[in-house]
Amino acid sequence: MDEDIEMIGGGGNDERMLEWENGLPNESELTPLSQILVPPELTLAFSITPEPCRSMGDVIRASERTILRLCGRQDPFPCSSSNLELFPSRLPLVYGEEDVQEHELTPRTPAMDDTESRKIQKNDYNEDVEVDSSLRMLNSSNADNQSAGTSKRPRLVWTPPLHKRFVEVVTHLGVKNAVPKTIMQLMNVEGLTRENVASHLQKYRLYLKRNQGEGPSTSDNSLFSPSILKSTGSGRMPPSTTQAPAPAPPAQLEQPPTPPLPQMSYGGVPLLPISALGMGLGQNDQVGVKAGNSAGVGYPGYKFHHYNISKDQQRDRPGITFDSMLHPHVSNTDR
DNA sequence: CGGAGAATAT
DNA sequence: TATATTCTCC
Repeated sequence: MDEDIEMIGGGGNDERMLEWENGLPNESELTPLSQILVPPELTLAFSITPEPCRSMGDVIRASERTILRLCGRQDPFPCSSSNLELFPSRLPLVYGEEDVQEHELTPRTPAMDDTESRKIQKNDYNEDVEVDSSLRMLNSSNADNQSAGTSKRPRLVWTPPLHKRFVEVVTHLGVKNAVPKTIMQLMNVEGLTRENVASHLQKYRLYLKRNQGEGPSTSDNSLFSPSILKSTGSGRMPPSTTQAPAPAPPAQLEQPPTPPLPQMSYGGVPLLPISALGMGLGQNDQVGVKAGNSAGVGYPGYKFHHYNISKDQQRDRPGITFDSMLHPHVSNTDR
């Protein structure tokens, strides 16, 4: 969005601004910032941190901040100054059992670069802050082990947002053409390695195989459940490569006594399909975590945000392409 | 020789 | 179980 703003107001000055302001919804047409987006019942039911109550003062400060930013000046009201965190940047991350709960606010991860850089992937903007930051954490945190190049990156946790991205990419590529390297590249997630993807892909395929033919099982709340792909704040899935995970190649002969559907646990916490929040998700993998903007769903050390994999690609684009993902802002020469 | 995918390890 | 690592084969 910043981009949009800059594009519009960028080359302009005050006059221009007045100009483009014409046509914009007026006050009465806009949803008041003070309006609660997530009903109390839901925040309670899903342990969501309720949105802070915004006062008029908050709104005004936010406006001023925005204006000043557009004018290229300093932000007189650092976000933290008020409870108005429009863009909570980072959130706690949790790695497997150790729950490293750090609030990384710095964009970069200076720490391990050298030794780990090999695997560092592209980074760049991406409002996919969540996915991004969580992985970034994977690289940085553990200040202890990166000392002598013997660092081991913490095991990756496939959080729903991350998995979602994964599935979107796989889906777009077509399950048959989706291979680790390509997936990794298209996902464009910093720190994600081919190995990470390969491993997950193996599991994903297993999942698809097991569910061949069968429609979404109502009891399938696993991370792999299609429900997790449904409406997620950021947008909908392009109809393109279809969202149905498996075109199911040759119907496997085997389909014995219907083995139990693969269920994944999520830190032992049976996550509910938070469809109401546009977060289909069930129990699933372990925690990992991430944080992003907007309301976060609270799971054990877990936060969700808007996951705009592609505000450009996804959205009403027929043949969605992952162009932008293919052109990471950061050179993608690594690996 | 890199990489995909399966097998195995943790 | 979920993810990582190793092993095979292409």
